[in-house]
Amino acid sequence: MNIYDELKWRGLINQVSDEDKVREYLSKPGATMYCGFDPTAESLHVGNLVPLLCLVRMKRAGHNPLYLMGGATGRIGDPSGKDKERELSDADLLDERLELIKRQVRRFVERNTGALPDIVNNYDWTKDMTAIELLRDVGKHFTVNWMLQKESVKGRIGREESGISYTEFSYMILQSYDFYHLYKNHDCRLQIGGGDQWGNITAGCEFIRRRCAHEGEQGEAFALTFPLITTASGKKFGKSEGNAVYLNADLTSAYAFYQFFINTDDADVIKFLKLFTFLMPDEIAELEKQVAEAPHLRVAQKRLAEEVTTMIHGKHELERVLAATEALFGKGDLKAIDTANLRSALESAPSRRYAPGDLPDLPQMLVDLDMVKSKGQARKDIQGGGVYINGERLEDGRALADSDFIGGELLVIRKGKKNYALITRG
RNA sequence: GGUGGGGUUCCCGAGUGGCCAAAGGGAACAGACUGUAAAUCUGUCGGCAUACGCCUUCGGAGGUUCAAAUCCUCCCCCCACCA
Repeated sequence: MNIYDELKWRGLINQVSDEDKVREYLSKPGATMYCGFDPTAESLHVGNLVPLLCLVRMKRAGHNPLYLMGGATGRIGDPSGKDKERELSDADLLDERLELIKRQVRRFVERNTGALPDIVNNYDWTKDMTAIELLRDVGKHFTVNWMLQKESVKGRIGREESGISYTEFSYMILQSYDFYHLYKNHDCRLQIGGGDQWGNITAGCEFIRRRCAHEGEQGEAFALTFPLITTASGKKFGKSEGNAVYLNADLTSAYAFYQFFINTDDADVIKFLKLFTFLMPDEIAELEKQVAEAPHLRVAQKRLAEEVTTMIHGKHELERVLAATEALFGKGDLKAIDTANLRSALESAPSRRYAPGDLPDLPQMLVDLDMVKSKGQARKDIQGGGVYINGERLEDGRALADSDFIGGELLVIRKGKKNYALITRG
């Protein structure tokens, strides 16, 4: 199957500038394409998985994907998909984030393709450009009238109380220049990105065409965007309890990461398998059948969680996560598990150690563990029967006793159905 | 620079002197039901306190008043139109 058609089957294609030409471009190995990642946080999150994975899929199909780090564009702020002007982050912070993301991309790509990624940074070719050069050589090819037609700009112009700064307005010009640069230097003819990037990407295609014409050649480049991933209930994909799910294990533990995927709604799981795994049609069809026939076994959710966790954290981590999951959600009695196992099972859950004489009351523990935002809320949750100790619901008003500590040292706290934490005494 | 409209609790959005920790909705969290699903129903939803209650909040700083998110002064920020 042509990689283009595979992407289409996976539901990864939202818009394409020219379907036939892109399919043609991707039909022989060795094509070059890129996708940009701006360092807006210190880690990529599951939402970035779609473009990242797409580049990996390209590599696996024999192409040459380029991973563009937005060292320059990250300094500007992309108006796409935002309804407010962004705060500018300071340069050191951006550089730091960029390094972290670079490392992350390198590890991810190496794990899933066996080869190191080609990473480029747009700061390298923009930092020495003068304002005059930018205005003469790039800006001249854009009419403001045309730029104003872009969704990302229109959305902000129409906003009553936010507007758009000249800086963010210029974002698409920088991004267009990137595309042109890669076109010239890497023979890169395709840019991919999220659905909100359509305007920016096509601006790049336009720019390449015009600039090349200006230089007396004929230039052509293509755009391809992914759909915005939403859940069946219409929410944006990628948040778990209000927090973004990051690919960095320090920010989102492997355990939490796995849990995020295993909790996928039945209505979404097949779609997600297509989007986030390398599984092929026949295998997915089989899983689809199992969801229909025995939804309670949640085979598809398990497979999804396993595949994606392995992809990001590796096989070894997955084993540990599975062990933890079995200990917490399996049938066994928590108290029967030995403390060493319990400890490793909960390794990635929030935890806290207190000196024996220094044990606070339970509401305070919940606050310390970040499970609730205030002691008042903690008390309400306890009153409402939402807190469990070692798997048993805590009666309101009951204080902790020595016998609650497994092996004299461990206390497993659960809030709600599935939020675990570990207290160690000693 | 001018004119007009704005800045309210996580978000949207009411509130124009006391009855306001502030309507309503959304999000979120918890409970029941389940399959670590969805839908539904219930409760909570500024902080502290078992509780009486205390404290902090309505862009910022002052002021009027027994009493201010609401009135006055100055300042900051945003938007629209005009220049």
